[in-house]
Amino acid sequence: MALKPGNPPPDTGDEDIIEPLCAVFRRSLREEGLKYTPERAQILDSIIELDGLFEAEQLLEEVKSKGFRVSKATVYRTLKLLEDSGIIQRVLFDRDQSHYQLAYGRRGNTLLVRVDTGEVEVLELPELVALRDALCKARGLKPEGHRLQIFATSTK
Amino acid sequence: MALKPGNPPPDTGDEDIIEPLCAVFRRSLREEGLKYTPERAQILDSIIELDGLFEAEQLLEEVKSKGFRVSKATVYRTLKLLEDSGIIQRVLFDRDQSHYQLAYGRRGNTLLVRVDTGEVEVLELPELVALRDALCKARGLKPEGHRLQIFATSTK
DNA sequence: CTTGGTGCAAACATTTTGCAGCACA
DNA sequence: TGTGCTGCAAAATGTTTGCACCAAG
Repeated sequence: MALKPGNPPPDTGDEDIIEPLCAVFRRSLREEGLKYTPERAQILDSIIELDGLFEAEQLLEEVKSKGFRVSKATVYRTLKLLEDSGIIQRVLFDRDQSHYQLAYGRRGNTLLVRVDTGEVEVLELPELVALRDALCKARGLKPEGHRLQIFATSTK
Repeated sequence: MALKPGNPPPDTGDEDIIEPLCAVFRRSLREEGLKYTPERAQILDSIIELDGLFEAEQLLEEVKSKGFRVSKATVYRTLKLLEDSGIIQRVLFDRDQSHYQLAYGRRGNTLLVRVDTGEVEVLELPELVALRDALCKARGLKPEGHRLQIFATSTK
């Protein structure tokens, strides 16, 4: 079975990140012999602007609304690069399309999804990480990351 | 935002289920004024045969290999019905297509995915359920289900 | 020049849908 | 005779790719 789960959410530490994302991206690109182009910068800027969960189409809108002319192809290509850099991650909780979110320097693998309103909250659950690590250890496995989505509605 | 996360994994209890799945399916269909047709029976049988994670195409193969002639459209339509009945659930951990698994009478929402071999183990984590419930309660929310995927590799 | 980047449109893969015919109450 | 079910093929969706042209070292 050939699984392509997207990059499993990177297990970055808890350290605060102060380096601007564009620098991270640029460095990551350079390491691959790739270029930090205006389009790529604009896309990253727009992602930061969106500040939360977003989908490709939405990102394209955002980029265009800022007066930049970037094609859909470039958006998708850049998303892949950003994922490779660990700056964003795919979320995969919607059956219809991929969602993404900023991931660099975070553990944004745990989401609380309010199914009635559509709100999504990013959680931090050290207990879950502990649970996961113990569980892997018991099986002789090395944890590479995880994804949790909790679905809930208002009790009212 | 209109989220369609697929049915959140149903929060069935821990009771052992003895009623055959076909009976569950038939009842569920009848409740909707729908029919338990040979095609639907064959598809459910094949799912039981597959016994684990599967994707639509794979299921279609299985059905055909048993000598039944069922169209792709019917497979997809039946998958949706089975999901509505709570008999199967979408898994959503692969970026390319939906995976499904039997869900009835289980809490199969927690998967341990071995990214190197592609093996997938279904886990039962009462601690996670407790954690989730506490967390929702603290926010005045009613938990409707969850999905967890843990990614790991062999420590070798 | 050579390498990589872009936009466009076409290609893709999975899933959904419109429609004509069929089956059974 | 009506309601639902099926297969087929066409459509729809999100994503990827081929290609011609552009830009920078």
